[in-house]
Amino acid sequence: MSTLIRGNRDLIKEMNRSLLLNIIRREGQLSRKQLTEISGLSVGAVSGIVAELLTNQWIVEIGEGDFTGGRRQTIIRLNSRVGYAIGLKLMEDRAVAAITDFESKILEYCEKPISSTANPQQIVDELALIIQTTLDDSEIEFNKVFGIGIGLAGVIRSKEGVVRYSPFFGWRELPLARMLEEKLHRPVWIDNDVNTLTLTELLFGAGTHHTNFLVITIGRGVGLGVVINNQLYQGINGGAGEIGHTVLYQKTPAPRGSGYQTLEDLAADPAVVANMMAYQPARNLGDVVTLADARDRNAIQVLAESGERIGVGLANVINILNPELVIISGEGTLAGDYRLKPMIAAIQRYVFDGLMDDVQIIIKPTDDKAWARGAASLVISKVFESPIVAASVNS
Amino acid sequence: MSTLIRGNRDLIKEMNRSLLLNIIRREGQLSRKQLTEISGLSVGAVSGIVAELLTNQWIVEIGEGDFTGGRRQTIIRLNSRVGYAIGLKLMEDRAVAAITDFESKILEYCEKPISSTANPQQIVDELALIIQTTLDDSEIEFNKVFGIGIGLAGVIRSKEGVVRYSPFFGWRELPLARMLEEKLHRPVWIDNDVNTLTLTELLFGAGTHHTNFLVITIGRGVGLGVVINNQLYQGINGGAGEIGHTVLYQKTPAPRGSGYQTLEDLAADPAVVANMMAYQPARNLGDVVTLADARDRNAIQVLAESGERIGVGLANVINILNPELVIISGEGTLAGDYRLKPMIAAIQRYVFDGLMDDVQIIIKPTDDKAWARGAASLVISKVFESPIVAASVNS
DNA sequence: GACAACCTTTTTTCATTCAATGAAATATGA
DNA sequence: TCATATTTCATTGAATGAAAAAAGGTTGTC
Repeated sequence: MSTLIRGNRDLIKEMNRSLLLNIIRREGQLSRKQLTEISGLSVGAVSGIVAELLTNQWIVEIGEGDFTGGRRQTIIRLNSRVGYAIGLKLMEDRAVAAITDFESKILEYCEKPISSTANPQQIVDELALIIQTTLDDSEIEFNKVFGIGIGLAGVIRSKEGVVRYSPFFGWRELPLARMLEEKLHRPVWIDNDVNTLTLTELLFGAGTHHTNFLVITIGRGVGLGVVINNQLYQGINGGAGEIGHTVLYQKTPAPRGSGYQTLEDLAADPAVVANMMAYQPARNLGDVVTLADARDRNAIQVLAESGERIGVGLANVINILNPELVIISGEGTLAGDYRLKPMIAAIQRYVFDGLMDDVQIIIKPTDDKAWARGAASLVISKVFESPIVAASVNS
Repeated sequence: MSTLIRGNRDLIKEMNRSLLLNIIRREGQLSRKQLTEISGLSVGAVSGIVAELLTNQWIVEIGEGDFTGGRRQTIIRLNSRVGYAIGLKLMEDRAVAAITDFESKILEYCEKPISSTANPQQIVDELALIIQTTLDDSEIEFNKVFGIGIGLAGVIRSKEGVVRYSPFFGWRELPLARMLEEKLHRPVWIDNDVNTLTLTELLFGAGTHHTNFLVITIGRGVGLGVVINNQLYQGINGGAGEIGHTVLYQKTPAPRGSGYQTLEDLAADPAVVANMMAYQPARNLGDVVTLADARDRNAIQVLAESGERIGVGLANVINILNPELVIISGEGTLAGDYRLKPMIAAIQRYVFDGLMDDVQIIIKPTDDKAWARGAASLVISKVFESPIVAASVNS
């Protein structure tokens, strides 16, 4: 059971260590005094734990605070170079890798084509190669790398490190994490790509000070990351957040003759391009946006329709989860207000009554680097994970 | 932060006390030996805590286990009469009240009409009266009642005890819990009625051994209760689970000229009756079911359509939350397979790929007593609440 | 059949450990 | 000297785990 955990002295120790470490991470820099106030721990406990964190180089003293009438506060902050994380985003045709420090700052970045027809072991080999290349370029010692995080589209059983289903590669039940671990002899975690992006927001982004929020990504598909009680929600088998496969809309003809289509079929970038093609040629979303910029009414209409539909899908999720923040993200945001304005209008129209007052909406464009950084956050999230969460995951 | 909590000795004590109490509740009856094994605590710790629970009469020894070669195990179980809970379900035209023991067994039940046009204070007075009547009938001392739980439709900020919005009574931001507390001088908790039903399932029903599940109620409206990580999820402001207000379907004419309608408008019991009326008179869902029983094709069609639409709405939620169990409940289940079969078919059709393998579906009819019992569970849930949850709620 | 010695298992007891606590001492800088 | 921040340290108390005690059946003896 999640919140029914055996307590003992060791757990307390870990809880408080994790508590202080996370407060320091969230606040950026502060003094022992402030830590005492924020954490609620006694001055003695804070003093002891901080001393230990200093010894282990998790944190560093960076100077003194302002004079307030007595002894100055010693300011401490995270030692962002206590370790490093490697993040890998695996896409249909390429993989991108980033090495970040523990504050999610990208120190090295690398991109490489991947053949989606290769077999899993070949791809694992290629991933190992990319990691090696990136490491060599960075001159960071591999043993200071805490672990490797991989983000990819699909249904991922993160806890077990298994790709339950990957649409691009056609994988089912592939133990990707273990395969790469065996090659690299270092911990590997995998998760759905949208979830990794969500973790970045939770740890370092707009979600830092929110307990319940959503990240929706618009691009080739439509994805959703769900944070509940300060934790990424994965679902019972890694399948949470399949907003792209929600069905929405009556339209004929529809697949399977049902009168319904999925949000992804209706409103993701490929749908926008396909709808545009009914009027004139367009290769990708950029083309449609260019046309819209040139005041092409059809392009504007097509983008607005996509936005409106995603807005309806998102409004439904907001009605179910009543979050306090929604972060709109993904490559599809480059369509800008053509798509976002109708989307937000639809959200406002269809969210039930007062629930709209609760929710703040933020737009956050995403590129390959952001995805790689997200994958690295997966590693960092393990470092900062609360022992209570760790305990309940293993129960 | 939910899972970052200050730890100290007191918390350990409470955690382990709560852990044992909840194991005993879940398992029904067991020995200290088994408690040691299940909890992972040391024999000494279990012995001490059990002794304390016995002293405080939370548990009782009920006999000895089978002979297994040595000293027999002493079997203990919850003392269901250590205290009582009063549950109240408030409806448009009436209120029902139940007194239950701590195992959710109804000991006394009472029903009374309510005037929805009365002002809030009058209704609070009436509620107090119902509680008093029920208590008098039961001969249970009021000071052995741990608290009062109220379930009602609408958006409820449970933590603050405030009715954010009640459609039936037109209340907004009404501090209902405080009002009744002032009259009764005993703790009052309130929550959305579907949430109270969900708590019953979590504590005593099909959800006892599940960590992530949904309860959908079909009736005058369509409601949803969400359990995540063994905890009822309320949303940031009590607004979670508004599945009835998700929009789904293109149909003309629709309100606000949008081409969309809410699930509730389309598929709840009143919609079924309204749709039936297009063919012939029907006063309520029962009439429609009677017609269906008489092989009226229109009635069958109307019920199937409702089921299918709810199924689509539910499939969408399953795609988002990937639960392991869905409990279908509410008065609307009395329409039986006419509605449920198309509903389940729709769920199976629209849930994304393998996610359907994870989810078990249970039908659970509901009557007034079940609602009252649910409201009482709200009280019991507070009794058994993990101190970690309690700590994070207050942070 | 009565009774003691023995065996197995469960439960309690108790010395030990160690993290938080909070008061007192110390450090720091104006 | 003063105000504030930080460290030190005796105290507390919950879990731990080993040892003791309890409980109840079995076996052996007379």
